[in-house]
Amino acid sequence: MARKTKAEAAATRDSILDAAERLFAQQGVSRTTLQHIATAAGVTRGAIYWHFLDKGALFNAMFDRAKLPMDEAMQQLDHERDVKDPLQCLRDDMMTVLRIVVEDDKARRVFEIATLKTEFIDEVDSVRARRRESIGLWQERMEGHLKQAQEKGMLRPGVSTLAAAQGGWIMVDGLIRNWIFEPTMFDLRELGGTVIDTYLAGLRAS
Amino acid sequence: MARKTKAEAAATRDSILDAAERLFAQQGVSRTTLQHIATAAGVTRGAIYWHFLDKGALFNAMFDRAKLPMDEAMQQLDHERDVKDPLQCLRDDMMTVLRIVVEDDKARRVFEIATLKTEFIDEVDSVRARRRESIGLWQERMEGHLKQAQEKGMLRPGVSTLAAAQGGWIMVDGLIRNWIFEPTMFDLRELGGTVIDTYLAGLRAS
DNA sequence: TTTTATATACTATCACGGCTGTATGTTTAT
DNA sequence: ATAAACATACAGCCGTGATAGTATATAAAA
Repeated sequence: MARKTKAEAAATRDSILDAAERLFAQQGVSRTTLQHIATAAGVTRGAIYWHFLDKGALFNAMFDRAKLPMDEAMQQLDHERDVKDPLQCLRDDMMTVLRIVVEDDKARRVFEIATLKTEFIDEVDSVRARRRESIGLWQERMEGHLKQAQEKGMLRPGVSTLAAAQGGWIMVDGLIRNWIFEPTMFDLRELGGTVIDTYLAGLRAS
Repeated sequence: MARKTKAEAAATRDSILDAAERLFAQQGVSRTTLQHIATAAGVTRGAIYWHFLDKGALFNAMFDRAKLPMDEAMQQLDHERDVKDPLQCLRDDMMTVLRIVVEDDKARRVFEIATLKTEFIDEVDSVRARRRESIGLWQERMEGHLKQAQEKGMLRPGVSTLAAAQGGWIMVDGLIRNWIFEPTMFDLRELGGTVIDTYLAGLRAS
């Protein structure tokens, strides 16, 4: 096994990421060693060190790879958005995330790793920064919809769009995290739908 | 340094737990070694092995010690509960948790360790079991209030008390977790109050 | 009450495996 | 021929657990 074609090399790189994804989800990030990953991927540690600087770089590459489907789904939503009902847009956004987590195995596993199998420590700021950024984008998105709703007088008077957006994010985050922690506890899309609806009902002008 | 009085021994045990708590919160559970804890506590690893079977036992002991204030606050609430307004009871319960997390440093730090600095892996089932149990108790509590409210016709028709209780837990959990992740992002009690209120408003009969 | 014995509360030391990083070898696409 | 894409081999440290050693609080015996 020596030099391979570029496509083959990319394939081993992907298989390394796949193995890491599975093992991280199974036994946590800190307890999975590069040796485990290499064995599971059918290569040696040398291959990993060739493709990635170290374990941290591998970890980040895994997230980069998983970011795409979520971004695509969001762009998709932006195109077909309904100008009539911003609150419906908000609901669609939130439900889309839940749907992706349920349907896309890869996305779910990476989300699981990020929320349950990783220790958020100060020095490894990459995960925190990534999460911070993602939260910020989400809240801006949601607040945009809420502001439109407010302009149309759809919200109860006195509602802060910022607080409402933060609350919305907190619900989505809590839903996903609790469902991933114990998937048998409830159906994510079903409970998510009702919870989100009652929250929106509380925001709506009567 | 040899045999000490019982009080002194208990003091060193506590100092070990204190050091572990700080270090776990700072650098995560898996990255803090028993040597770190021992040094921070001013003892040797032998002392730790004397008081605890291993790192896992130390970890669990830390949670046992932190469980008390939360339990006490809940019993306190049970005594002074208002039979008039079950939804107000529900709100009080939720806000009490938020208050404790904000005010009690120890409780917050342990919560932080449990949500951000620990890898939930299958083999170490103690954390998962603990969390499962706590969630179950909380949801029963909340559903009890909701059922009372439903009997009094305070809820919108068609509301499932189970789903509403699960949603309530998800909000509290999401609030705490997101605030601990970034305490400067929002004021926990303030945002928590408004978010909980809008959720309850969505539940209430109009 | 004093002495003795023993369990307690540790410290000090050692052996061991596992993981990381690096350096070097090897094969083959281009 | 050269460099890509790995495999193999090596050095070194770090963390764990186990053992042995040590001093003293405490209880029992005198």
